Amino acid sequence: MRTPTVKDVAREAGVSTATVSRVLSGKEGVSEDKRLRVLAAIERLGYRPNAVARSLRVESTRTLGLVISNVTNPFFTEVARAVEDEAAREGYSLILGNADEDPAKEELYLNVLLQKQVDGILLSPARSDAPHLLKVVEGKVPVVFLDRSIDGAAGAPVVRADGRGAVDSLVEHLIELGHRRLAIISGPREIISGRERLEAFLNAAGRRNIRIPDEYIKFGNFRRSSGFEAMRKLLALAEPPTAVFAANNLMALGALQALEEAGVRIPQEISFASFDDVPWFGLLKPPITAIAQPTRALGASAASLLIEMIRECRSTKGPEPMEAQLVIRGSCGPVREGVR
Amino acid sequence: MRTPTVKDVAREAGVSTATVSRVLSGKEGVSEDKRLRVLAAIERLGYRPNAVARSLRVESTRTLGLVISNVTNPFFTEVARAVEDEAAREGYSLILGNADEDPAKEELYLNVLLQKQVDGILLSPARSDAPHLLKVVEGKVPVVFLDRSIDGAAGAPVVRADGRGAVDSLVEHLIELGHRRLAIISGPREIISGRERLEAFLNAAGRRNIRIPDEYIKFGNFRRSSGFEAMRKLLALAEPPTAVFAANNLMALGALQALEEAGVRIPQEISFASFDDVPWFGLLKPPITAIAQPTRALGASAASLLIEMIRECRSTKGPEPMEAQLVIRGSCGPVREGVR
DNA sequence: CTGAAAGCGCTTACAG
DNA sequence: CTGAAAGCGCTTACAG
Repeated sequence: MRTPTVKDVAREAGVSTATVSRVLSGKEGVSEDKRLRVLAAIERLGYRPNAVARSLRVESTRTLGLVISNVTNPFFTEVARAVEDEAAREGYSLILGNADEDPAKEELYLNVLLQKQVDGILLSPARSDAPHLLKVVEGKVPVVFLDRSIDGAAGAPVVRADGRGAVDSLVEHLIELGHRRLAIISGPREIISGRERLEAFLNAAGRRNIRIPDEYIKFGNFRRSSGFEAMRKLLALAEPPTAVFAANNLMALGALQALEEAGVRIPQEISFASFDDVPWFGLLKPPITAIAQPTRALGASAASLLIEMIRECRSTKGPEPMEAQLVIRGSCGPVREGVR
Repeated sequence: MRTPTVKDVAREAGVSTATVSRVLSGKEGVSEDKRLRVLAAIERLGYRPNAVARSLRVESTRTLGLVISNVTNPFFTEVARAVEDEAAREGYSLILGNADEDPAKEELYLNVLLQKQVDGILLSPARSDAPHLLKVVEGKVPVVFLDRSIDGAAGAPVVRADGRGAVDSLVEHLIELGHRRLAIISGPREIISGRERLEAFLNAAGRRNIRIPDEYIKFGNFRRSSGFEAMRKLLALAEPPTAVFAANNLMALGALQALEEAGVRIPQEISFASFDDVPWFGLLKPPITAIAQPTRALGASAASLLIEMIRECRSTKGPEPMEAQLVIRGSCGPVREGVR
């Protein structure tokens, strides 16, 4: 038995397909009599509209694309959840793409999304130097950048948190505790969030006349293992830092594992803080001082902005960036005696 | 400027749309001369095929639906990641639905997916008693259950881990350590994984002549806050348990927070273990003993099974369930003196 | 090897 | 209020 179509419903109800379509979309101007007959026919046949056919006709798929670089990162997971909630509330479905920090995979996904005629795209690009992405941004499907943006994309709004103030507060906190040997496990310079956190860290230190030597700046790739390696290298230094800042939660996890493995005590022997806050930071001994992003708000705001752009058919400026917040817990303590 | 279509390409290349279509799908039997002209025209026009139109025609969207109950749960996140990887490798996109443990939302999602003509559905249902889902399972789009299944769904395969052996090992471990007052923070009985873990726990205890009183069985909903509440109630008992098992990672997080707040030391004052393993369990003091599921394997296997069903156009039996594994760390210790 | 034509399942001016 | 007809952008027998 073939899946029933409007035609079948029309025949069953004794009306035209136009009338069926009208009652389906709740349009005014169908006699009560016919409306009821159509509804009954739909019921009898178990008719379910074909959204693909509808999309082809109305040129809208009610589908959004979300391409992020790492679904396993709790930050993105939270964001994705908020995006999905907001999208669902507005009647949009979400196609998810995991670019895995790989520009080539990212481009592939974008292409598929475009072919599938998504109404809009939420994108957290793998790197900010991405000339090949400029084309899609300047295309006719609305794009909003999430957490990260690309160079020269004047057209598309970006929704992200501003972490600079919080990083500054963190550095101040560390300096007040007596630390002078500050190190950072940074994200890649090629990603705006990586760059911003590094620069904020260096600026905050510089403003307070603290120079951070190159060997105290380790670059990771925002993934766990790179945080692990970076911390190991820092610990192996002739003169290791007394305080370390990891630029995202995954690298913090790796760094903490390295600390654990090396048997280095926090905060007695080393102070530690992380960008991104996760629920389990509060359970560690000591609990980890961290910079919390307004994750859910970012996702919700990005999604509703995109949907607005789709509706209004024009680009809007992104909202003012929300501020990340420093949450002081116990993982940063006074520098140990005789170290400064 | 209108988005170019096959028609435009055909005109530009001086061939028919049929020929354009043939070179697009890489079909044999197009003269080299025309093939080159078509390719050049595509390039010049910046033509991008419309997948919606194609889908309508070929009756396949190369899209899978994944509806899970909680994207914020690291277990599902890992699974989703593996699903997405596998789907992408096979050229399928993934529409994500977060049912939020709500059967109504779940049904809504399923309906949307069906309307959008997905080629197959991966489903982790909110509850196993779900007669309304039987219709979709028996419909013509292939469904595979992931981690959870529903009652009476003989048709669709289910891919999940079998946790019974590992739960048994855990109970044995606890009893060897001298524990007799064992408690469980269980998931809902309405969900197969919740029921299975509870039954395995009770059976394992019963087989060793340990009775678990009702007050040692607290039901949560697999979310953080329910684990928190459950643990508080257990601690408030006149005679609290000496060992507690949380039936998933989110409830374990909540339970650990309650323990932390109450200042109860693990394992000196209470032993603790969790179903599901997460990376940060290893960082806690003491590290948490847990039951690890083959998460990535579950996702990959479910996705490839579904794709196989789509291709072969028939239902297969699910694979033998994979075994979950007990990972003993430091959070279960000898029962304290004078307690048995 | 190639093209004209039909058709996938909808929606929407248009005419009445 | 209603229906006949065109058309969204593809693909695929069919005939040559």
